[in-house]
Amino acid sequence: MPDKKITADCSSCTLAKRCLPSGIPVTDLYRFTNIVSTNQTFSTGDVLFKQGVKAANLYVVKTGAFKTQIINQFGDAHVSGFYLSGDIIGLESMAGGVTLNSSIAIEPSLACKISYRPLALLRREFPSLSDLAVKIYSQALATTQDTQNCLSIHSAPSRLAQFLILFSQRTNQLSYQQSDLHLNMSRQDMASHLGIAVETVSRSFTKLIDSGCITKTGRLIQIIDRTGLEKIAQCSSY
Amino acid sequence: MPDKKITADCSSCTLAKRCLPSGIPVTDLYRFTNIVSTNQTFSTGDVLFKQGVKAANLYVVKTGAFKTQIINQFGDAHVSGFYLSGDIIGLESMAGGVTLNSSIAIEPSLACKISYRPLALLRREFPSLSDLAVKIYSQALATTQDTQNCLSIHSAPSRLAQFLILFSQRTNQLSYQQSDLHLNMSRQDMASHLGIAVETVSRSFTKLIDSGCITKTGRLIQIIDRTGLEKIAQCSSY
DNA sequence: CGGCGGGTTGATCACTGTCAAGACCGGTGG
DNA sequence: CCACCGGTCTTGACAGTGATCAACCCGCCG
Repeated sequence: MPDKKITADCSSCTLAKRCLPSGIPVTDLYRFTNIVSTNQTFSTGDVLFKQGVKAANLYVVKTGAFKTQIINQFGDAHVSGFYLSGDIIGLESMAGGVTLNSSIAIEPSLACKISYRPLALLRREFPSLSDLAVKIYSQALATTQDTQNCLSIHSAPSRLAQFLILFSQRTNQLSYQQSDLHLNMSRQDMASHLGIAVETVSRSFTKLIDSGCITKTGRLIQIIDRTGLEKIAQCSSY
Repeated sequence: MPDKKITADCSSCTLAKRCLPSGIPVTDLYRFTNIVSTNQTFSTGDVLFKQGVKAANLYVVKTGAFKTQIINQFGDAHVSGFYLSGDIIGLESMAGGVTLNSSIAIEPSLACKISYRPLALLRREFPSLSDLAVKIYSQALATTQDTQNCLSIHSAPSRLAQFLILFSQRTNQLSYQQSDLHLNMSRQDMASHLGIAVETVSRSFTKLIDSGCITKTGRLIQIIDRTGLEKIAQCSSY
C-alpha cells in the first residue's frame, strides 16, 4: 500500500457503531483505519466491481445506494439486491474467490473499501470482530431469505407491496414507523429485481394507490396504511 | 450437560472433512466432539425446530433431507430451502436469537446438533474455525442468491429447469457430471419453494421430458441433455 | 426545437392458477 | 389374494393475470 490517501478515519464516522469497527476495541481502532479506503466516491452507473473477476474487497455503503446484478450467458441481467447506507457488499463472493455478481451505484454515493485479507487477519486477532462477522452474515442471510419470500409471492401487486414493506423496514431501522420512502432505483431495476415487467410495476403501483395504502410522487412513496399494505402483501389473490 | 449419549464422535464421521470439525486441529477434535449431539434420528415430518422460538442450535444434515418453511400471519406456508447431506441448518437465525423459520425432515434422516454458545467459544479460540465459519456463511449466501435468481425466472418450465440444475449441482458436488437425481421432496414442497402451483410443476415436468432434456420415473430424474436444460432455464419465453 | 430515457396507460394474447376428474401407488383389512 | 382407501401425482377445461407491443407523456439535454 504505497501512498493510500485516508480522507477520514473510522473513529469519526457516523456509521461506526453499526459498521465493522464496532467489532474492535476503541483503543485498537487505528488498526482498522489502516486497512480501509474510506469515502470513495461513485456517480450513478459507476461500477464497484464486475462479475467474474477476482474477489478481493468488501464495500460498506456510507451514503447513496448500490445494486448488485447477475448476468447470465445470454446477456439477461437480473438485479439481485439493493444496498443502502450501512449495508455491506461483497459478502457472498468471499468463499469462492470470484465475484458472483456486479455492483453498480444507482445514486451518487460514498463507499468504504476493505480488503478481505487484512480483515481476516484482524478477525483472527480480535474475537469480538469474529462474533460481529457471524452476526453480519447471519443478518445478510435473513435479508436474502426475506427477498426470497417476496419473490415467491404470486400476484404482482402483492409482491410490490411486500417489497415496499421490506424496503421501508431497512431504510427506517432506526425510526421504524417513518412512512416516507425514497425508492432510489429505476422502475427497470425494480422490475428486474421482482421478476416482473416494468409495465406491471407501474400498474401495481396504481393498484396500491387506488386501494388507499400509499401515495406516490415520482420515486417518493408515502405509506398511508401500513397494515393494509401488509394485508395486500399476503392476500394470495389481489 | 448431565448424561449426554454420544453415539459416534466426529473423528470417525465421513462428513468430517466438509463439516465444522475441519476448522479445528485434529489434536483438538475432542473439544468439538464434546459440544455435538451426533446422529439424532428423524422420521419424515419430524420437526427440527419451530418458527419463532428461541434459536439455540445449528444442525448438520448427515443423511436424509430437510426443508425449512416460513408461515406468515395468514397461515400460508412457503418452503424456503432444502438441506441435504453436509448442509447446515439454522445459520440465518443466529443473529436475531429467534428462529425465522421451521425445519422439517422430508425423509428419514440423521442430523447432528451443535449449540451456538459453546461453538462461539470454540470459534473465539481457534482462528481456523472462524475462517471456516466465514467460508460457510459466504457459501450459504451464494446458495440463497442462486435460489433468488431461480425465483426471478418468469416461465414455469424455465424455473423448474433452473431448480433441477442447481439441485443437481448440490447433490453431485463431488462427482459433478453425474446425471441421476433423486428429488427428495414432494411436488407440493417443490411448488411452494418455486412459487408455482402443483399442477404447473407437473406440466412443466412433461414439457421438459417432451423437449428431450430429462427422463423421469416418480421422484427419480435423469438429466439427458444438460446444456439443453440450461438453455431452457435461460430462455425467457419457453 | 428534436431526440432520448424513464415512466405510464391501453389492447391483445399466452401462460398459469384454479377447479375437477382421473391415474397411480402403498397400506390396511377382509 | 383382492377390494378398499388415502395420499400423491397427472391431465383436462376454463378464467384471470401479466408479458408483450404500441402509443403517449414528461423532464432533460444537446
